Amino acid sequence: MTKDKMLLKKQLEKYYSFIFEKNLIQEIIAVGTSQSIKKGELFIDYGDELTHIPLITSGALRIILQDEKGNETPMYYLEKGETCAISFINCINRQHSIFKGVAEKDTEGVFVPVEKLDDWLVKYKSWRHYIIDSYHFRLIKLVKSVERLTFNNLEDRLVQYLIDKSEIMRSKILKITHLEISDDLGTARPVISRLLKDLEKEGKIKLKRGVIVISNIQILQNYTV
Amino acid sequence: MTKDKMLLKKQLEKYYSFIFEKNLIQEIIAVGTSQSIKKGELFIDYGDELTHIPLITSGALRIILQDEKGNETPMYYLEKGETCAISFINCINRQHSIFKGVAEKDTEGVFVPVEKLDDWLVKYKSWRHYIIDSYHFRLIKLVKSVERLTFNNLEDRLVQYLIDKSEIMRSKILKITHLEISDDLGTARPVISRLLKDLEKEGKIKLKRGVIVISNIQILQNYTV
DNA sequence: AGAAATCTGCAACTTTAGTTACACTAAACA
DNA sequence: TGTTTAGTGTAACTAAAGTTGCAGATTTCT
Repeated sequence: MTKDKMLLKKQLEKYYSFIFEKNLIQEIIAVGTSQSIKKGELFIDYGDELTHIPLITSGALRIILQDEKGNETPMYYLEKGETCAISFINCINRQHSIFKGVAEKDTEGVFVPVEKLDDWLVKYKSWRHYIIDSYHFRLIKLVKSVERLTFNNLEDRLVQYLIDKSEIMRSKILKITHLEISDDLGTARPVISRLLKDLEKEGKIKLKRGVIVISNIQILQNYTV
Repeated sequence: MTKDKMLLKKQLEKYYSFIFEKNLIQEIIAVGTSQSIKKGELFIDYGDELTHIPLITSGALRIILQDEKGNETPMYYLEKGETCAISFINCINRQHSIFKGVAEKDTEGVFVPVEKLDDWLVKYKSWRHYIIDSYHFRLIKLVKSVERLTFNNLEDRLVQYLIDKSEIMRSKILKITHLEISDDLGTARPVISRLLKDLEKEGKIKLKRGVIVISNIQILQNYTV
């Protein structure tokens, strides 16, 4: 076994040995390639051809969508053990990417070529369930987003944004500017500055230039959809 | 073949013969049951046990979600040829329903018991792709919803709501009250009345008591996600 | 160090949406 | 046929969010 494949094996075994059957792991090692993406790097862009699907083994990818006006909407993060459900069908149908993926931290993944995806659905129960679970999980995430957007005001969404970010980064100290936040939430910078200031006055966060420290935010109600 | 099964066969062949293999149709006829729901009737409620998944053959179901505060969010419609993706996993895992389904019109469907769902994934390529496509389709629909909620103002959302309703009902004459609309869009009645009045002044709709006639609404840009 | 770029704070304002209250009218019904 | 009930119109107000413009601070770059 080459050094490359050894690495692959190690990566996979950490998070996917609970998910996939042994034989499937073997197959993935045989055809997969390992790839690592530095923080901030573009992992996939709108219109790119999809020839592989990623199985994330460490780090986090943020998946972003763009509408025809050029507005970008961050949809969700992908973390270890996860894959991009939407890319699955697009990959099989040889379609181009409808989203953009950016590494939120240094990220590693195993890439599986499209040719195998369909075969494995028949061959491996674990693969079948993994793919369907992925879709299911994303569907539920999006349902929650829709609920939040419908019923929560901007302050609540901002708080939720900070919580999500904090969880993904595994840190209460977020290196982020007001402008980045306003872009992500689809609003204007002074609006975010104002709301952040309010949160600071309430003692929930502390603001420094380019940094937000989360000190005392209560988690919003868990949406147990 | 009993009269019941003959009906089932007829129903299925109309919309599913293009989707499913012949053998699968046979199996569905063998284990499925036909059911019809009158307009306005509750098809499934929050917390109901899921033992079957529906394959809609005519009419339309509206799928609604409720958060812990009791707010209801309409998510999407199901029409002929479609199934409820979310219910698939919930059904397999013997979980309870997280949504409510109400017949928007008189609706008919074929119900398939949970036991077969998993087997068929292995056995029938068409079933496999149907289930994954269903998830995919819903995912895309929800992504669009998130985009609209993030970037569109209430008037645009209202217009989109009327268009969607009109398409589902296959009619430009909508029997609906301002209150129903405001509930669906998560806002207050006078707000909707105001916006509808504006649309009427612009000549896009006509208002009568309990009725909205769509006369001249331009379809919003197609979100080609 | 000095200049340029980036980030933040904030005031003043407009627009959009939500709230409250009440009058009026068509439909249901007893 | 009168009396509810449900649906609509609308005014007047409040609240939330978006816009514009600019000052000042911090960082980065040369």
